[in-house]
Amino acid sequence: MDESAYLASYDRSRYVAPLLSVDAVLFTYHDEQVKVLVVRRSRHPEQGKWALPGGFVDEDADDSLDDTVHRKIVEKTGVKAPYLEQLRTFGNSSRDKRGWSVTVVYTALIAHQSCAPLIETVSDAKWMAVSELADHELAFDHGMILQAAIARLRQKALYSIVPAFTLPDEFTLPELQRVHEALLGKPLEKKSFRRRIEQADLLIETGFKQSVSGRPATLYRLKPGAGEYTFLRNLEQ
Amino acid sequence: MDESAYLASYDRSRYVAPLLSVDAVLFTYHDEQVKVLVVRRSRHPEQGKWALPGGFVDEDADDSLDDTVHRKIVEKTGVKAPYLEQLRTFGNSSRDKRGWSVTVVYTALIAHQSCAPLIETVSDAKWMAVSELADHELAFDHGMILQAAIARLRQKALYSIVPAFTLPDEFTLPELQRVHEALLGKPLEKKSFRRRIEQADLLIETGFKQSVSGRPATLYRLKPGAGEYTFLRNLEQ
DNA sequence: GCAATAGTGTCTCTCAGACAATATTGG
DNA sequence: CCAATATTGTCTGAGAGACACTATTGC
Repeated sequence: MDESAYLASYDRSRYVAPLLSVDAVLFTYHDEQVKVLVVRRSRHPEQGKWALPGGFVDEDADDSLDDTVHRKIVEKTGVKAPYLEQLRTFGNSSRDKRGWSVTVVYTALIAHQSCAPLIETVSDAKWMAVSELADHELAFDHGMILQAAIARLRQKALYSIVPAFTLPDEFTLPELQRVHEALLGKPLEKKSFRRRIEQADLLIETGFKQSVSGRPATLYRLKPGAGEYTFLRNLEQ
Repeated sequence: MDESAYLASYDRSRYVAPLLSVDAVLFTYHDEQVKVLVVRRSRHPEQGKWALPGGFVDEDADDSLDDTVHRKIVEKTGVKAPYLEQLRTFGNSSRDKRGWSVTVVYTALIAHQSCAPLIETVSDAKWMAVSELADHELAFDHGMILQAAIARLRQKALYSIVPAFTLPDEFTLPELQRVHEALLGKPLEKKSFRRRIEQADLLIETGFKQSVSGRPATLYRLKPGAGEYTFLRNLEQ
């Protein structure tokens, strides 16, 4: 049999594959806190519990897994996340009561303001502060997945400015430093923080902005590709 | 309907999910070269082409995706790989002619000697030098996946001693340096290389060993957990 | 001027790069 | 002793940590 004959006779529905889903850990920064989007499950299993937003591949709508997760995030927030990266895939026989299941998990970052309009009007989605996660039990193994996502983002705070994607397009250096500090759970040296970003030439200056009080801070915008840059030397852990 | 009634009525075979497979990029070091294990496909599709070792989850044999990939590597090499880490999951509608497909890809490292007995006797698996990969077309998108795996391992050579898992249990520092140099494609400073490993206290000294000629090099063994250690500062790229 | 916040100057310390020097083996 | 390889000494420079200092705003 040649390949075209094989393909013509191939019937995918004959094979029972593990359940495959895609989930997103969507982070933002608001009110001095790093937060994560959780949605209430409207269906079985784990009905009523809070869970990570996610779902199944739609073979007609999605050309790739990235498409699937982008689509799911837009469904919940109304906008496309400016930073998206695969975290890891979790697959085993016990994580879903329906049987062997696999979920491809992404980390996404978004500015709070850009999705506030939609999130605030719905009751089945909300931002949960990372610091209060321990108080809530999530569906499936999503609590553990969330911990893995936080650990990875925390690492990125040490050697990149990826956390900037949790802020609006235009942001100040003190704001960015506060995001990093919230992730790392400790204060950072202002001078070191600014110096390395300045030397790496990752930002474009724009205008000005008043804080609540004191000297106004310079507003910056990320240069294209700034999210891919990694510093040669980490901040101290 | 409560959850147990839902689960009792749930029939997984009603849902057609994307094809799900697991693939491994298994690296080793031999004859001054970093090499990758490729296997010849015995079946359609892409019959006869070289591909990454991999396969499907066996829901009875495997409790997790890690189990699946471990099992597949043992099938091909006869032994369990001492280092295994998820690389990334690739999923889209075009990578497999059978339709929407997803593959969870792992990077694994193993000593050449530990699997030589089996590999050398079979004709459907062989080590391919990373440097000659451009000359061979691989099945599916495995060529691109391989490039991603190499890029990641190359990065790890800059901030970890993970490449040590391509060597036998006992190895010398000059040997390890040669692995890193092969990955990075350039010579490294002997002193810097040794100093950082010594300071991080990652190795245990054992006995001695003769090289082809000259002063014999000290043999070391990895301390438990040495693969997870990351240096704060990268080697220069 | 004062409080509050943004931003700078500058010293120290760690650690990678460079490369010369020394050590240990087999012939 | 010589060739070959392993291992160490040590100087330089980049860049993070520490912390004091200056700048700019609203009141």
